[in-house]
Amino acid sequence: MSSSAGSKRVTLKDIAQATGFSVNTISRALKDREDISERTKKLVREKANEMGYLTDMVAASMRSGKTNTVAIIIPDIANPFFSTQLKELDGLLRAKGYTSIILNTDEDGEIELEAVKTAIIRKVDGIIICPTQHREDIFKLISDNALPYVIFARRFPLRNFFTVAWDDVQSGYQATEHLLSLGKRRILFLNGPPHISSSVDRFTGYCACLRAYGIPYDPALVVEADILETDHCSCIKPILEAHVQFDGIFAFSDFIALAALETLESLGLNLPVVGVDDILSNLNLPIRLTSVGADKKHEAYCILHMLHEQMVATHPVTPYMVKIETHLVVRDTYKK
DNA sequence: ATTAGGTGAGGTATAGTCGA
DNA sequence: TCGACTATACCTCACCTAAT
Repeated sequence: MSSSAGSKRVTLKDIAQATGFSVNTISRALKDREDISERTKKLVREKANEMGYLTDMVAASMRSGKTNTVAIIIPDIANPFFSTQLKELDGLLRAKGYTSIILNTDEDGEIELEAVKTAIIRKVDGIIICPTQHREDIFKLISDNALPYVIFARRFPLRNFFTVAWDDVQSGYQATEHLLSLGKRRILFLNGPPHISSSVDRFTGYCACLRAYGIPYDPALVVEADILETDHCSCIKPILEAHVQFDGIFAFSDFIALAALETLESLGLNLPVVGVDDILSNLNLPIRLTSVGADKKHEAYCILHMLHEQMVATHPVTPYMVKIETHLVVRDTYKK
């Protein structure tokens, strides 16, 4: 605890001794309470500053039962989609006086369970989570501990949870429609794993769009890509080796789309690629990629609103879902 | 002697109450 | 109106007591 020999953290008691007031008066003065004179408050604040007083949050939360912290649990901190989302959420939380604790799960259900336990034992006031969708028991743990929570980016279609998620049927439809509008008819879909709702939904959107345009669905054109893979797109190679013909790529995420673009480039192929997440609108990078995005500020606001609603509720609130509208952002690298 | 269970102190901030 | 006193929040740890 001591930063140097003999020194000890300054407490209210120390300020009380130094000023001659009681600990109670010091606490009230620093809290800017009305029943303390301005003269006393000023004196106390100056002394506290001079002595280097910092509030003991552990003691304060012991007293109040609140820690003013919110855990944000995400599957991949290295993915710009999540890091930009984090930035929005952290900013809004800070404005409301909360500190974020970031926990990364690496899409691993066991790590996710540990992350939720960590959040609970650290007595966070709420949890914002993009679930791995490997296990639902974490939500029993959260509800058993009466913790406000919001799921984002993914959804559980068969159960009601507090959820804010993109309309991924729409995003899948929009990405596919863009490629069709370029005259493409054999669209390779590099999808995410099937246990993730956004993979299922984007696939639904992809199929719906093909159907709407009278294009037959070919299962050979839908493959699962590794969503944690960052440097190359190994799933394309076997498709090329199997001589499956395709004239455009719809990737589950911008991460996969960028890897696919690089793979195409290394093979000397010029094909249109569309991703989802629109990470480039939040990153100042000299890269062009057409993508499906959404209003991320609005999304973060919805998440915080839903969380806050549960925090202040005196009666149990029924879980509900907010769907975020998506839109196409055209930034083509493709040359006709 | 060992184990299980109970008790109290320590740490710090703050709400409520009361006297000057 | 101001400030002091008291109780309380609650977790951890050390210590004590009772039961086996």
